[in-house]
Amino acid sequence: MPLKIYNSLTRQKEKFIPINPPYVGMYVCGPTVSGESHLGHARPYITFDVVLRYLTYLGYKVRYVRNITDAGHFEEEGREAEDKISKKALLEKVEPMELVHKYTNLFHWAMKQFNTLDPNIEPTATGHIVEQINMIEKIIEAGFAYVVNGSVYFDVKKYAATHNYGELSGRVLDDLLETTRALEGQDEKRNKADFALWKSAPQQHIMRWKSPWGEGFPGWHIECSAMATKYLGARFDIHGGGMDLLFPHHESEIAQSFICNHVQPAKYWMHNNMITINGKKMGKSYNNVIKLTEMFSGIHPLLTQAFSPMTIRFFILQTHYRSTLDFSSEALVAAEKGLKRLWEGYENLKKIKEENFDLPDDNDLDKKINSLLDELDEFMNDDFNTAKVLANLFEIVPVINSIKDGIIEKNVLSSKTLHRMKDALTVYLENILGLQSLSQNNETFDGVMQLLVDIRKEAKSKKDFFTSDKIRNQLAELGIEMKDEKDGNISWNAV
RNA sequence: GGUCCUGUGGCCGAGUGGUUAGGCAGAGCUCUGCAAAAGCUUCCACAGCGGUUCGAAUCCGCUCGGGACCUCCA
Repeated sequence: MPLKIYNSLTRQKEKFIPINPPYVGMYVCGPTVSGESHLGHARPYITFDVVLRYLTYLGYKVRYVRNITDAGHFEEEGREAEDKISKKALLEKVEPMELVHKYTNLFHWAMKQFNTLDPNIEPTATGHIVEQINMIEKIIEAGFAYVVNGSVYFDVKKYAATHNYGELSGRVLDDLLETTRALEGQDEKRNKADFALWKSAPQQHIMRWKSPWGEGFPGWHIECSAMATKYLGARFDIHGGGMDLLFPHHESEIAQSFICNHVQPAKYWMHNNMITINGKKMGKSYNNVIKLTEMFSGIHPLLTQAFSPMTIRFFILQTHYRSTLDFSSEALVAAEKGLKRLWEGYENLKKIKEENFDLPDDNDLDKKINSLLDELDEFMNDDFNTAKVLANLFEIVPVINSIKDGIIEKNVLSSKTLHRMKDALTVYLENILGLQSLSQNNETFDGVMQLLVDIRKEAKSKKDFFTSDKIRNQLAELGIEMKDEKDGNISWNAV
């Protein structure tokens, strides 16, 4: 079964056929670095990280572009036009660019914690003002934008007369003309549904650039169109982002690009669903965000403990990316325990020696494992169903543990299958799902622990349980778990 | 108000019309110096009502509930 991707544009799963195989261009809307990233932001970047990893696994050469929005947007309707970033900067008494730099670094740090791969290109909005202006000029020339008082607006009604405005989001223009609420500058627009391509900057506005229409700053949606076109071409393979960007952001991107490049910019539009908290979308406007730094530290009223980045990554991958995912501390605890179990199984598997080279791989156990492994690609090919992949991996864990503990005889499983199992788990857990061990150790620490293991072994062999228990109990207080294995060895892990 | 999505066991969640999803939690057993872990077994389910069908969590209708977007938003 070939890879199928749910395309938001056609509202169905479609076979993935790149425009220029083996090359794949993927654009994902990146963060606005006017504040700290929260749990909800983690989802698209982890989701599309897995998309990137899987496409790479399939042999595609992916150019992954993810922007940094460092030029402001409007903050709230009804207020004076304010650049989000310069506004916050005033409050914090720093330069806008200082703020941008700070939150960009913080974002990069968080992405590193999540073990996401870097985009090939990470363009900034402020670094592409020229491209955005050029694009706006093209739209004006084509007659689909008009200038009013130094601002430029896209003429949605005119566009809709000859193009399908709303094809992505399912909006109907007539409805939009009625329901769009009053934004600043509304009286400048010909129609309510029109959106700004360029905004004239009020005097107090710090972030401003010269343009043919006077000093100002780029509008809501033009940056993504300009940068995607520059680095991926007029038409590229995948455009991703959160579902909340579907309208008006992505719909408007399509309109802009259509006028400039005369094609639908992306072949496949992918949208991840939201993370909810008590059933409500996590977002600034709901005042219910948990920042990533708070997740990692556990310092937040809704958190019972700290959660590692890998726990969060695993938590997100346990759900299909198009479903909402409901956050709770309890669910995170469950995810943490699950990941620990899965990873220990994986570590145990690596230690099992391949011995039965002559054994055929057609007994029941071999068949069961091979079929579980066969399904992994099928699940991923079915619109990246990581939840099912994880379920299968969990089904393999008891088999691994049983072999390790001698419950399943070692001479039952063929070397061929065992080898395949090791390869597949490494590829899937590490390369595709991008998971890592919860515990991070170093050589010195490992050496010290080995010493304690040796001392405890000696004590046990002398039936000096006082000493052996002391070692185990005191380590437990430090968060290190020591376990006696069935084969007489002692294992440990630090959480 | 408009458009769309959704309702699965104590919790999180996957589900292509007929088979145990999976994880966490609970119960029992085995193993064990003790413990933990592990293994085995097990309890708990498809919002409600009706329809289609030999058969529905899965399709259709209605009712009730939840959510997203329509405004910057992952």
